[in-house]
Amino acid sequence: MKLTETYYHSDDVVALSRDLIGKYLFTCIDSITTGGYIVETEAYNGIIDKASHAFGNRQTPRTRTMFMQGGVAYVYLCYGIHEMFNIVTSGEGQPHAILIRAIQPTQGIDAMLYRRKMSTLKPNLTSGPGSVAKALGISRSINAFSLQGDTIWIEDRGLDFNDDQVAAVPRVGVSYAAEDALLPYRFYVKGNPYVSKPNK
DNA sequence: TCGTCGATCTACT
DNA sequence: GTAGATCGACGAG
Repeated sequence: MKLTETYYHSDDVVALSRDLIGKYLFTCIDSITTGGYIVETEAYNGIIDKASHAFGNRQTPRTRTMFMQGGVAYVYLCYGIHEMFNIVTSGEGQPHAILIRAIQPTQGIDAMLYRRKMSTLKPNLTSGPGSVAKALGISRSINAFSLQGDTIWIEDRGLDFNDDQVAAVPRVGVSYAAEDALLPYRFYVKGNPYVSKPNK
């Protein structure tokens, strides 16, 4: 059920982003397992993508994780407040990454509510990349962790969405990326309440 | 060493 | 609808 190492080695990060819709993401943090299935992703297409931190083959202590062999987690802090979870793909030296923007929770909902300091289940529990990381207990301490380990991993449980149910649209929050911001690198399940707000 | 600003979310008017 | 939170990474000097 757990996705294999080779699954992440594909060079086609956009196709992988599409394929990850409907896959199950789990974390086991503080011996609590939480997770759900992915309903929204965004692809970051390596050094030619202006929206990527690694654009122009920029290698720094932070982006080094993205240059690793596919199949590890890339976690980083944004706006000084929010941590975001990405999946690194492709081979070593190819900084491809997929941002998980939203999941539909299926396991450990109580723990997620507690982490988000919410009392009732609302769609915004895991809607948006910052919220997903928070709810799953993801922090920078698991940066570069392998997705084959027991802390964070992805499973295929046979859930599948056909092309009519999945939309491909331009990305959000990357307007500084000029023409690359227009590329249809964002995928989501149409009508799913956990998909983050803009163009629902 | 310093100044700028971000792959966002929430609260408040 | 809009502003504020809040800090580390990055690039310029």
